[in-house]
Amino acid sequence: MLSEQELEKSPLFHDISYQDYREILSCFQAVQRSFRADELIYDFSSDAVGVVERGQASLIRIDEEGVATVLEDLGVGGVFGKTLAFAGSTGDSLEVVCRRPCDVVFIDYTHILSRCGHACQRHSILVQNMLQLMADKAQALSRRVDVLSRRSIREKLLCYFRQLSQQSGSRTFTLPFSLSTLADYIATDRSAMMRELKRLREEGSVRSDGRQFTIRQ
Amino acid sequence: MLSEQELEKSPLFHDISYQDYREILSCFQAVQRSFRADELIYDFSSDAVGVVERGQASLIRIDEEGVATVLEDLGVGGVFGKTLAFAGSTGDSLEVVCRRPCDVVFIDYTHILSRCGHACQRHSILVQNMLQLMADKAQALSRRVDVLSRRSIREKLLCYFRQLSQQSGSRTFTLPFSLSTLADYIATDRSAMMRELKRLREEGSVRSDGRQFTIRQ
DNA sequence: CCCTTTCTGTTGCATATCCCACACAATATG
DNA sequence: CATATTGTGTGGGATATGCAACAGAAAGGG
Repeated sequence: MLSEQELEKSPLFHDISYQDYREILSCFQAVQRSFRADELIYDFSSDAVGVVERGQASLIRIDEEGVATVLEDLGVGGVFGKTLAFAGSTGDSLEVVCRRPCDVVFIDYTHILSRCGHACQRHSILVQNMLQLMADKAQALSRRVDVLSRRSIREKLLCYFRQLSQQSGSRTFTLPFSLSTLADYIATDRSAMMRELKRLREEGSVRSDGRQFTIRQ
Repeated sequence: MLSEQELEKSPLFHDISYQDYREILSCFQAVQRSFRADELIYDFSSDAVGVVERGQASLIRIDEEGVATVLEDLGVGGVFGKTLAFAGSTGDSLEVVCRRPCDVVFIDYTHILSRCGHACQRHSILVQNMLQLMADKAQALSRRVDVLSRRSIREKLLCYFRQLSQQSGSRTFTLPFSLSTLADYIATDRSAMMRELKRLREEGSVRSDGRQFTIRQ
């Protein structure tokens, strides 16, 4: 259960009064839980939809050989769930894992999509907030596809850097994760990526200091 | 403007009466248009959101060198728009192009997200439908990321085939596009993909006749 | 504080992938 | 019907990428 101060920062319950928030939790059988780092948050076995209210989590895929790949980075407002994305068509398993201490709300998706008789005003705002979160999610996934659809490591890096630059509104920006994770994010070998990064630095296309990067133009 | 029969098949106006549908069009300043094959539907210059009501379209990216890549396949219920996905951070341009004759509804996104005083009942259902469409879109994008994040052509192909198999509910399925486009879809060289496909056939992992494929297991 | 773990940076080598080029089939177009 | 366009299938050669391995830096944990 959130405090009144925390509620104001909540992406899912944005513009909903504390009174309504409490009623929604019970009416929708919503559950709120906190997680510590590295804890398993969700294993795609239930139909529930989860929303990250605080902290940071990752959606990872583990294939038959045990190789893990980060599919999504879930910050505040991040949404996940079997019915929303990554149905997990293949034999490999999916998990949402806590990175930094998290608060997560779980709601049954059918509750959101079914038109209920009572509580309709609250319901409608909740759906609207949910729509906003899904739009953000689609944005994030699109950016990922944009990067991954490039045909070389070099193009992938430049595309991703341009995205970060655009988001920060500056030619200089900070990577949201380590270089090792970056290699994973753009789905390539780490050493090959380092080699390409070196080339970009030598050419002067990119300057970097730790996780801080600056691109030319 | 849709006929009453067509309205029933509409994903965006699902469960909305013909009377309400007409009022929504005027109240939201929604515009409906038809397109012929190869016509340009949207160029990401306006803030409008488009929904494919009938037909088929593609969202393509054209980079500085003029190379086109299909980023999304938009069937009935497909949603696109600057604010929803593919903001187009980089220097290359984005377009939605008609594949098969299309009907498309355009609505200003701010109209959907702003809580209006009047027409609230209609509005609420429309938002709910929109949420469903966005969830479907996120699903599709996730599947794409799942494929693209594989590290070899072989794994990409198998992952995609398993998805199609799952969707069709059978080990046999039909590709939704040509092999050339498939190479584009999984972001690899066509000849390299053909070579890998040959290997898969020789091993017996895959059987194919034209665009019809069958996978083992 | 030491010790463990993760991250960074680099290299040699094998090969998967790309690029170019060609021939033929299938399909559209007038 | 002739002709253009697109799709399929294949190959040789160049190279970008992956793999394995190592060493030092940085960060975390008791």
